Amino acid sequence: MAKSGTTTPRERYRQQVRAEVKERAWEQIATAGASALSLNAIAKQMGMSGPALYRYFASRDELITELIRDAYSSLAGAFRDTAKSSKSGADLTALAHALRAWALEHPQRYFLVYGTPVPGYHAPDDVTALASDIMTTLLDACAALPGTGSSVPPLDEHLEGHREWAGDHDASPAALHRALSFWTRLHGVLSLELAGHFTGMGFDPALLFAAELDGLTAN
Amino acid sequence: MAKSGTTTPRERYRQQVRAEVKERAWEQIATAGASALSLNAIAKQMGMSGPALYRYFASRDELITELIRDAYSSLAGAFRDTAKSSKSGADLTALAHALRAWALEHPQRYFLVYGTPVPGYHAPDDVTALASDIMTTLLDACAALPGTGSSVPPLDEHLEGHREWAGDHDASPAALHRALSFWTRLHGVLSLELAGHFTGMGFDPALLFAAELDGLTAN
DNA sequence: TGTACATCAGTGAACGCGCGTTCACTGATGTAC
DNA sequence: TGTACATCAGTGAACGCGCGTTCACTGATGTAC
Repeated sequence: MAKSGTTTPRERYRQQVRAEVKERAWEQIATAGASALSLNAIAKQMGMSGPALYRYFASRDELITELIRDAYSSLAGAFRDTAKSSKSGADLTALAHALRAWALEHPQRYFLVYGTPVPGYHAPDDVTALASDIMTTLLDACAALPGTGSSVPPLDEHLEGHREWAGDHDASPAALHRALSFWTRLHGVLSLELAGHFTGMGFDPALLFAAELDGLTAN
Repeated sequence: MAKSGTTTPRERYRQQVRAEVKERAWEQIATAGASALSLNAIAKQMGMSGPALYRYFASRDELITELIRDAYSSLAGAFRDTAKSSKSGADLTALAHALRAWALEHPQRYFLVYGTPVPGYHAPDDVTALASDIMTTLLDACAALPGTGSSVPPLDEHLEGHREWAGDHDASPAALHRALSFWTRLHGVLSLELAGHFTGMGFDPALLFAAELDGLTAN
């Protein structure tokens, strides 16, 4: 029996069950929305009794937080991987396509991250850290771009004085600006596309996405 | 006693109660999210018993649909009013500011319209008609803009052949493109802003919004 | 290799809760003559 | 202006439901000697 590393069989089984619970949870979210998520329903679907799941998750809220964490984590991972395998080490186009692929593959995760916020909810620290991770990867790519000294709108001056969010990144105001536009514009297209606001309109959202991306890399 | 027009006092009272129910519903959505909306809770809050509300709404679903209708309707109204009171009869900047003002004033309505979709839900016809209304107003403004013959990316050619969504509007492909960009870019900023993804970043979202708007009207 | 003990997965019963919704009924408001 | 009837708002009891969660317990799996 393969007893890999320090991981005991019991622990492996534990992780396996946790993973299956999460899978079912995503299915349930896809079917009826995140608010319909129910531990009892998941348990029934897995052929076990409701209370059994409390061996694996302390509460419904913990499960949801875990799903949010995974969602952020998978996007951050996809971003980091893309940045690493890019030629110059940072490629806005590659990041954009990674973002779109991720969003289309996991619409529920996308909405858990970027969708309607739940009024009372505050993400734990490690999740906001993942969010910073994503921004950092994006900033790296923007900073590596051929400098555009041309754009000096009010926003750039403002960003010069308000760059807390960039951490210790030495990106130029223009790069900061570009990162924000990348984020908001692509999110604008993706969010409307995934929410179905383009259905019945006849055009191909992929082309709109591409056009927006063009506007970001060309300028 | 003012007995205005054909409206009977009873009918007026009816509409008054319906209005109050909706107000409480919006408050509840603001406090705990749309999924927490409960007829019983609203009734209690209004000092009546649960079943009483069934005199005013056939079901919880009907209430929600009504809220969605109102949300669309208020945005469509704001847009139409703005277009009418604009000098040239169509002013992208004015529309943009109307959109932002509306979104900031009623974040819950914004998210009911543009937020995470509920998997099973399909809006009734009159609601989708309001959505078309909004697009038409936007298209009018874009068509009235000084023509830009310069932009001929793949998207514009594609839009030439896929303009079902424009109805019988005679807007140029460039205008169609501009309308879509207006919609997606501003939505991108607003949605992230309202969802709180900018909090803690230090910069002023209004300036980012303004910068995006600039990019739309200048080009 | 075998026995004694500890750990832990899963069960079934039970709790309290709030929900949406139906129903038969009371009482107030409006309408017709 | 007054009486008889119809309309309709609101109540309280009741139904069934599924939820999250706790608890005492059984039985299987792993560990120590």
